[in-house]
Amino acid sequence: MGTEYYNPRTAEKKWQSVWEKSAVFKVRNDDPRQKYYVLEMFPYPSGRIHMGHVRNYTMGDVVARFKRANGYNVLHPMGWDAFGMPAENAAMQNRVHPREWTYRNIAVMREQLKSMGLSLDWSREFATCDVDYYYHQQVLFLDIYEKGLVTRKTSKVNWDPVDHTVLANEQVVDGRGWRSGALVEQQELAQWFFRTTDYSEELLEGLDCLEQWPDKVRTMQRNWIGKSEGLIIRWQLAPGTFGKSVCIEVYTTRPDTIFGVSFIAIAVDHPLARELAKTDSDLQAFIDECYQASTSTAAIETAEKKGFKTELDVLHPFDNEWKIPVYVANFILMDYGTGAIFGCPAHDQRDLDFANAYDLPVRPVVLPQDDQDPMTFSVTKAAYTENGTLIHSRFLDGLTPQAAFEEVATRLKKTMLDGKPQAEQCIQFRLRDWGISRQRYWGCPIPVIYCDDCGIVPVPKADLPVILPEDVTFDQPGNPLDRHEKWKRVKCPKCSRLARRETDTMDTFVDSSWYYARFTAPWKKEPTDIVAVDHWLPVDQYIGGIEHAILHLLYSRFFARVMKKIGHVQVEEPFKSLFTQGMVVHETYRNNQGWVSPAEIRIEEKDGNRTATLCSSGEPVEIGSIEKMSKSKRNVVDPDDILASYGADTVRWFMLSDSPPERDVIWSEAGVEGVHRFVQRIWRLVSGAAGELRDIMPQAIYNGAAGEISKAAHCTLKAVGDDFEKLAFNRAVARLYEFVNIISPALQSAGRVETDMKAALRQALDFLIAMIAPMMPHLAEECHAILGGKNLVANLFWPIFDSALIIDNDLTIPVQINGKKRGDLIIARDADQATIEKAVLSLDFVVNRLGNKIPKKIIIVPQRIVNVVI
RNA sequence: GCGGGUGUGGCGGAAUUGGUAGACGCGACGGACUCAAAAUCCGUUUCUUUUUAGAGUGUCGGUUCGAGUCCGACCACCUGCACCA
Repeated sequence: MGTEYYNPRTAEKKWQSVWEKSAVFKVRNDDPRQKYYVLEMFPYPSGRIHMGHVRNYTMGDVVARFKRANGYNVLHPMGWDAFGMPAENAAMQNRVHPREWTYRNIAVMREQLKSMGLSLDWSREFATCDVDYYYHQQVLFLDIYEKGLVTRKTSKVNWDPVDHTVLANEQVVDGRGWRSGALVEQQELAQWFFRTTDYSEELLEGLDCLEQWPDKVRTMQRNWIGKSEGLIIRWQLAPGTFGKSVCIEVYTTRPDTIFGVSFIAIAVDHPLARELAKTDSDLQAFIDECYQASTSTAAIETAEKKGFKTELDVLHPFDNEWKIPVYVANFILMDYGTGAIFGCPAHDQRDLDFANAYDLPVRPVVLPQDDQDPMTFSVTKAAYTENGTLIHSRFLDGLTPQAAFEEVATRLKKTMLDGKPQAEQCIQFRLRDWGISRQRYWGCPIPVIYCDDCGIVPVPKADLPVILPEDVTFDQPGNPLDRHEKWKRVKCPKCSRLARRETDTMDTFVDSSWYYARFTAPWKKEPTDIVAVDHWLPVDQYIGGIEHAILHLLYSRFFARVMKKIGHVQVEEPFKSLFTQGMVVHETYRNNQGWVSPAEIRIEEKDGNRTATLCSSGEPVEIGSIEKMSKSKRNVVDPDDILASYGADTVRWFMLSDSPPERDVIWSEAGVEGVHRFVQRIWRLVSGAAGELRDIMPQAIYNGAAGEISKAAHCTLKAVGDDFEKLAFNRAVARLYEFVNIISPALQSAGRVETDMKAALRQALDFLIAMIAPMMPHLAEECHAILGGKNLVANLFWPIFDSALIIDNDLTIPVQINGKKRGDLIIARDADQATIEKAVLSLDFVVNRLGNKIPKKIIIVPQRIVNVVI
């Protein structure tokens, strides 16, 4: 008999060091085998790995090991997304340098990942805060700058006046800075931008080719890019109302509703509004008020539509007698379209709200298709935005909105205003240029110098890298680089006079926009090795959380295109296949003192009622809802604890079983124990039979009881392989449970069975080991070894499936009567329709049901099903 | 408000894509082993009815010999965007 208890602690350590010593997972770029690149989104080194990492990296590892077993040369690297705010926050709170904090976290997390037994090529590891990595990023920046795809412009930002920094929208809570609690101000600030908008159309069209991306992600990106087609219409100012401007340009997607217009509204930061405010203090006061209110998202959601009526009127493009008032309004965005709209309240909800607030006319011009009377149709509270027929619109009457759109466009393109056509066709995008300037220390310095005489001067490549200074302090708010006078002071590369460095660093999304390319040749003295990058990209399988559906994935797609343009990569789409995995969630517990950690409680179950009590005092604890693991709810389970008590294979198997990978998985103590029992069960079965099967030649048997074992082995092998291809890990797991249930009785009596059965069992075990290996690699090695297997499972090929085994001469097919299953029919596989019909009609249960009636119809789907209709 | 998705036993979920609904796991219950417990092994476990049988995949309707799967309307929950003209 074999060893009773499998000890993952010793076995896993052992195999991890064997793999490392024999360098099985090291990849060569010049390996002749077909390439396969598996990548999981690299982690931020926050301190310790969490269950989300465990799930993500387990899935990627299954794919990597499975592809490797199928003969691919697999690139499966790991690195660290290591720049960012938390390091600086730690520096402020704990007086530790961000660099030290970050590298210490990396060291801890690297060991944690290693204890999971991941098949990674650690020789390619890097962190984005390594000088070597951000040096190459600065090179890329300069190349992109040279191509004119980086610009400097002013934009409105959320400014925290206490911390002296720009805040991202997510960092503004109820109009206040999330750290300082200070009221956030809107400020105009000069910032660096990547010109993502140059690629709006390409980024949109590229989505159509990404067939192996989830539709959800593609839709989200499509909406984010937000293409719309419309018309820019120029409205002439009524004569004498204002000196300088002649007209107001308005962007609209509904020019068909032009006769429903009742006002023009312009943004508070529209040039015309500013001009007017110079001589109108009431307007200036209104603008100031809007500026203060418009920061927080909560405020925007509930904000009333407010407007300020100016002295101006415009003339209707089709009627010189028709004057329309101009408002400055708080809901108009300056950076979309032209920063001005014409309001048609009857057919736009937002315009209707505004019109109702300021008593403006509501004139319906599109009649719903069901035959309403044009004279009685009116709009009061709900704008009508559907299709219909035009009314009250002079020459447009009777047209569809689409035809009216064309008619208005054609006419206005011909009339001229101030030397230009009065309208032009226009395509708008929601996508904005990507602002990358951050007033932070812990990021990649932007390699630019400001000279009073020469202006903006990029740092010459020979002077790169611009290295972050070490001697910085975090005892005051703001950017330490900005007050580091020695580092800031620099000679102008052009005129050698005293100049100053850019003190902003790049958004950390830049770091993660090209790391996948760097992994293909991290040793290279240039950002990429064009041969290596062309060989490996695109990433064949990218795996990560849905939270990156827009920003990271869009920036990476943009960056690939830009890098292609500057000659660093050859692909436009970096990720061929994308998989977004679900979260790890856990029950929550609380008592009158607040949230309680799962480690502090005991759960009992009786007659379907689960109750929780505190371990320490026995006091009852309320069982709450299932939530994403978070520190605040105290429902976090530390992977370290689980790895220590159950081992990596148990955790990995748990992560893959039950829940489909794209959905959330519920972590439960009972579930882990169940998985661990299965690990032990496999070990008991294999080690128990090992003595009998060690010297047996594995072989498929085609008949008898041993034939059943062989059949199950080959069917399972095929199914599990197909499941892995589709990343349907939960199904693979279920099939393996089933398979083990089938072979376990024979295995338990392996000492007493015939030679044929032994040969079949031995092959079944070899298959089992191959199939569990991607998911539970340590257990697989241990089982392989005890069976006397040579080599490492990590180096073995996926077994070959024999289709001859699965074809039976006799089939069992279900027989339905009126669509409800009533029994089975066993019949030859190749039986023809007439034979089947005859056999069915002589079945007892069919005869009984029929009585003396004659069936109306008999549906026979060969090898599938029979349905007798009475 | 707009977009996307999901809905199947006590629970997580299967279902060859229109063909045996509930695989597999968790939990529960029963039995064997044990002085006993744990572990292990063997059963039972959608609901109603004692059985026969019937009902059943969020609700209502439709197509079909046959619907969890397709079509229409609705309900609930999750999620993304949100004054985008």
